[in-house]
Amino acid sequence: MSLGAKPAKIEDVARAAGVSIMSVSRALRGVDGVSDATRSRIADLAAEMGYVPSRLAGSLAQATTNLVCISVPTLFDAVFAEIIGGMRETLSHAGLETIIETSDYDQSREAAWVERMITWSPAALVLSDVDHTRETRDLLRSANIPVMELWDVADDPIDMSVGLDHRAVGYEMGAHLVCLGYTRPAYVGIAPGRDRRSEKRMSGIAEAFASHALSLTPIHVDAAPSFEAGFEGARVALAQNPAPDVLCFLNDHLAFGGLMACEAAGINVPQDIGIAGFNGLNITNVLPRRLTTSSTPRTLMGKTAARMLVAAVRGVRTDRRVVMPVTLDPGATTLHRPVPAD
Amino acid sequence: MSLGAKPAKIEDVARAAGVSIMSVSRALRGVDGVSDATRSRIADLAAEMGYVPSRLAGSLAQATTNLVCISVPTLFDAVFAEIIGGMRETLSHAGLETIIETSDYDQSREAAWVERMITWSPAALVLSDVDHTRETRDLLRSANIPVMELWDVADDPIDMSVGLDHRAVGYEMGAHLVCLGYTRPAYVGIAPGRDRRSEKRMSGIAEAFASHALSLTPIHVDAAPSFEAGFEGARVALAQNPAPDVLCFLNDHLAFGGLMACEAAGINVPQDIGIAGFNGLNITNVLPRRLTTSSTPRTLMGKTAARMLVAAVRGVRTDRRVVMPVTLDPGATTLHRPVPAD
DNA sequence: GATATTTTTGTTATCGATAACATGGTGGAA
DNA sequence: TTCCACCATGTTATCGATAACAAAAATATC
Repeated sequence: MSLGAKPAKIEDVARAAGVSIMSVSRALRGVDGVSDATRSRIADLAAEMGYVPSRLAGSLAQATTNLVCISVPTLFDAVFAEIIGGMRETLSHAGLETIIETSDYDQSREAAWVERMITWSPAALVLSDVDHTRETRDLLRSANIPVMELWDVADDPIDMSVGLDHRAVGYEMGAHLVCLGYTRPAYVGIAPGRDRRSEKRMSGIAEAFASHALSLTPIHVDAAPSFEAGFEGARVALAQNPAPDVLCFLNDHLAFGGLMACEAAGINVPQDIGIAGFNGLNITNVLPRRLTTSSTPRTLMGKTAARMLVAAVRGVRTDRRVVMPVTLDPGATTLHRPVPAD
Repeated sequence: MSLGAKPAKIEDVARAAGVSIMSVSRALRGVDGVSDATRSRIADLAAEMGYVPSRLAGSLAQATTNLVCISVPTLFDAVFAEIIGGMRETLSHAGLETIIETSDYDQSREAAWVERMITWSPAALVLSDVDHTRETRDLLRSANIPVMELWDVADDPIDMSVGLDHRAVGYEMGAHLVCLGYTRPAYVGIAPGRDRRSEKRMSGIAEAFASHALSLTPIHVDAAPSFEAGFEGARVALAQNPAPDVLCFLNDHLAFGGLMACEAAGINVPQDIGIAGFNGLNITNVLPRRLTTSSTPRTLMGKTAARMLVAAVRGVRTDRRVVMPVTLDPGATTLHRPVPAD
């Protein structure tokens, strides 16, 4: 196509090739019913003319698109980037295109986005977490397209759900810490209401300690989840009286910030205080001592979800709920406490 | 809309309201030419019927979409997540939807993606970096839609370009290190060919040292840019003979890995060796000593690019090339060397 | 060589909206 | 009252493709 010329439409190609537009449509889509000779002639001509088919028109006629719309809370958290990475590969192999949105943990923003996306007749929709407005749930249920809820597993999924049992993960870590002999745990997270999954894990940890009549001190930093938030939260925690003997963090990033805060305060980890994170992010691989954390299978989760979606798009229904396994990594930022002297 | 019922079309709403479909179209789009009474009656009815307009049809009729397609090398690098974050806000205010792709630093993958995206008649396209295949450039030039090249500034942009002068940034850092008295610099990056921007910065650093007859040792780790790559690269660097007196890293993540490697090896930073990064990522805020680095304005870059795009979409042309400022942060992982004894 | 069958190609209706133009009603100026 | 302007609404053509059906050409069968 020469500069400034109007883009070629299917009709132009048809005329140039001396065939009907249906033949062009069939030839270029690889659909049966065109002789090899005509097909290659049309293909050459189309390439030469710089013909670009309009998906708008095509999708309208076919009443479907190959769009998969994905909403995640944030891209700043490597976790969601990894989940998306895992999904994308599988989806693109299946010829599906991805549209990504960040909701910033805001339900109403997510709801507005879902309404907009529905207007594109997407092949499927992916939401993170399982808390959605009533309207969103109703809209999606009636839209009759595959919907995947990720990261947490819904008790009653809109459609399908792949994720972790955050409460159980928290409980497992809590039980581990109890077992090590910690008695004054604190949890460092961000302002409540934003990250519900963090709260679930916290309640799991609290429950484990509670069953030994020990209570968990919650500490909320009013900031986005970040290294700094962990640093700040740890400082607050260390200033408490009595001081905690173990700090559980919302995730490894905060835990790293916490480690730095301890170092800055001259407090030795794990001798003086224990530190536990969540996720098993790659930063932990370069630390002088391995972080005590729960490793989550982000990429696998993405792949699993994508496979289920592809199947669903093709009309094959698989499981509705999949709970992914999490591995507790004992690490070296916690240790077996001597029997308390009190 | 009740479950299982066919989704309502504009025609159904029109019939229900006893008006023509044009009135419905006008009413719901907020276009002039409908009385307030009819408009609100139609709006209520549409909401009640769960009517969702088809953008496919709408965009086809209008011959444009509100889609902005963005390609970045990776989402694992916080830098691109921040640039996207900066763009997204401005774009969504302007009513533009974003489609994100990760090219994994692969030109041919980017090229294939551009071809696919063009078929959606997007409002604008955003590419990262400035190296594209000849076909991509031609296709985009002739497609006649706003195109933004980000992160690096192109000498001859396809259309518009906002980014850094990576070579100059490298030179500035190199000159700074020369000035501090370092004489045996090494650069730790990843396998060549993947991240061209890193290579530009390296050549800038090399140039600064070369003008004092000093040469830069390149060290390439065959891995994705990550904490581990920096750790590994630093280990390789430390094993060299003679050992470097300053390590420049591809970015702050690698630099952090390098810091950890030095700590693990019992090498004191900055007494025994200097460390310099790039970007000014937030991890540096929690380190015991500030990292010597060049701070880049990622969010601002995204915002700037988005503003230019929005203007272009509306037919207003602004600058073609914008070079964003970078601040050298001297930090505390490098120091003024005593005059060398040799 | 004539008919049955398959393959290739073309025609018409449709997807769900919007643009451009046409029409009918309302109110104010002359 | 009469005409004009303006606002609200409707009609027709169009956007660029695909589905479903119809016809023509090529091949197979007896």
